[in-house]
Amino acid sequence: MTKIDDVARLAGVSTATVSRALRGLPTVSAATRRRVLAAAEQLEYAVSPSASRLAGGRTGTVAVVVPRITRWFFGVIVETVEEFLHQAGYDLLLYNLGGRERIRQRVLRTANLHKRVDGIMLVATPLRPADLTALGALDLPGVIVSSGTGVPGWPCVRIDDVAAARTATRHLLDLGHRRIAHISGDPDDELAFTTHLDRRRGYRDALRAAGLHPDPSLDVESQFTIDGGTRAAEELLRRGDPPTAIFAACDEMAMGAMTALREAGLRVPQDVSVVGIDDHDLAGALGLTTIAQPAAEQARLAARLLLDPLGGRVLDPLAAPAGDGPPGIPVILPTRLVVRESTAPPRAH
Amino acid sequence: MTKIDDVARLAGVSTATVSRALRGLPTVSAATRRRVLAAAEQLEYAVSPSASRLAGGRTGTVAVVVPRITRWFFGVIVETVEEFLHQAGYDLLLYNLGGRERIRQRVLRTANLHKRVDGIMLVATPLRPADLTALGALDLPGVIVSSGTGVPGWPCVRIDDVAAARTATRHLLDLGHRRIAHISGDPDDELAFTTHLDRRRGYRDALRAAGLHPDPSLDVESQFTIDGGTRAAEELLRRGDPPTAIFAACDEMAMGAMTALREAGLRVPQDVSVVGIDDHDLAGALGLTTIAQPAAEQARLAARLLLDPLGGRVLDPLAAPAGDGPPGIPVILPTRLVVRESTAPPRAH
DNA sequence: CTGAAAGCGCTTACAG
DNA sequence: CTGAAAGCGCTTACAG
Repeated sequence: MTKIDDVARLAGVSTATVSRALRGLPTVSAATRRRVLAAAEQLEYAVSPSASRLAGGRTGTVAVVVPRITRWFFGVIVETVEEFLHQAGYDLLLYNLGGRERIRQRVLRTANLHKRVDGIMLVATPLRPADLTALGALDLPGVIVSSGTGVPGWPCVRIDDVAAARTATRHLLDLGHRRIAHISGDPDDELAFTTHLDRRRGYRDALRAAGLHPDPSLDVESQFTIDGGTRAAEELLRRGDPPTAIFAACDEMAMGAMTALREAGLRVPQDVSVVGIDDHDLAGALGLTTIAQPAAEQARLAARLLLDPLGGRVLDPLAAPAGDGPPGIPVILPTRLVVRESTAPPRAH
Repeated sequence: MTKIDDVARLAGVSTATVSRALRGLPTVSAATRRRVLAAAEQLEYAVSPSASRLAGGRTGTVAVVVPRITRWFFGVIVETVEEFLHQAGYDLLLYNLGGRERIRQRVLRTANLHKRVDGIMLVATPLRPADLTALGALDLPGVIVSSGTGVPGWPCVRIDDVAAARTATRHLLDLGHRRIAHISGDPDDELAFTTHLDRRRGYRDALRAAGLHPDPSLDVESQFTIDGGTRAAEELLRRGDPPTAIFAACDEMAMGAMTALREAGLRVPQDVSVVGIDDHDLAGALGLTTIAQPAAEQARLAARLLLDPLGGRVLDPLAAPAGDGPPGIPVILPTRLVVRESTAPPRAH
């Protein structure tokens, strides 16, 4: 493999000049740069990342940490960030936590990310005090997407989960529902994150604002998955006196709940209305009413907030968004209610 | 940050010994190893990846290339491979092609992967002759998942796409269908891969075996997405005299087709039966009959085939599968028909 | 604008 | 089993 010395020799300059020319530093004459570029091309020279990192201290790599890439929201985030990062010349190191607590520790504790990346994107990642200490010790720039815990000095991009849940619940209230169940995340989950707490709060807020008392027997905790939604809905039905409507904390849970309802012989929305949050790819196919959240926009904005301080050569920078506050103050992106066929007024008794 | 010299000093040995002890090389006495490990722990030492790579020539990183991580199959592959790689001590560099032809070139051509990874996993990636040349020049071990083009010397893990399609089609034939449509991939797609060609072949084989002539007007090309399925089904309906059954080349297309059928006022399966391939997460929720393929197993096996030659310290090696042939001969994993509610006999006329 | 030289932090023969 | 020394292939002050 050709190395920088070969290029230097062919171009008739020093390796320092080759290095400068190839990286586009301004302190190189146009003629020299041309010669260097030609030589590099002719030799098909590619810089050695390890050597460049060791000497220069930059890794050109960003770590992206998600709970489960197979969930719709996280898939969209990673896909969008990947494009953005590669356009900006960065590599993407993927960490899929997948509920494996030990791996999560390994990722977040100093050792693994140490000197491995220039920046970190944490998506819906729950942080304990020890994690925060470890991240602080890393002394790297980072960005938070979608709630989870905040890190001092890191910007955060998210939606207003409380408001989204409130809107979903109010939609059901407006249709005339009074027995509205809620399916949400399991606080005992090792990877519990704050999202489900906020969404439960919005649900309760909306009920109270309508003069209703949240009924604990209508509030079921489960996993943020299709299966979790199915099991939660089964549990609800087992309790007897089923609700006339269900607000699930995410679309995947809502879809799982729809399956359970159908298996139980209940029709959606005639017998039970269902609403979720996300606007999942398949929400349309299933006719699911939901609160749409802008996943790709959150990803793009977060990537930009991360790369800007890194001096990333972003090819297609976004216009500065209105809500683009200083680091630490979360940037809140808007959500919107999308009414489909899974919600309707309750049947008259 | 502490470096190897600090550890060497504290342990009272040379840096060479620290390096050996930390990597578990056998040529270190037990007592020395203990002292080194204690010193490293006390100083919270973490090896610098760049320095280690430059000196050692190994990157401890694997590139995983997928067409679109948001598609069910690719999401499962990445999630499974990620766990396997991290357990084995490797980092995962993610490349999501996303239909961006230029990026694909950048990834596959020598420069980018050069000295950046120890191995490559190509998932359903179409390769041109120039790509094959570039991969050959990289001189790295690799593995292919799910068809696409083969690379000389690289093992390949996949299902038998022809057989899977034949089974799906025969299921419809067995139910009594004769007007069976097929929705498949777009050969003009920049990222066209071979999967859809094999699946079409299986479809036609099954029809011919039943004494039927494949009808071009029942064969629609589209994208391997939900949307693609919807558009293809709309096109089918537009042609008049609709089929009594549709075999879609993947579950996402099948789901999209179901949406289009519903919107057109047709019931599944009473008016039109639908079958896909995959056994997508939501196939159950939608009652979709499909040919299940073992995504996670393909991923695990491929990861193992890639890591073994790399000497990866795999913590939980799989038992050697029966079909584990020598590199170059594809390992074919079994599929199975899962009958749900989306298929039924055609209505009597 | 350019070059000589030091240095980034490891690993690897080589010698003992 | 262990160490001294060279070397991996770049980048970065520093000097000119």
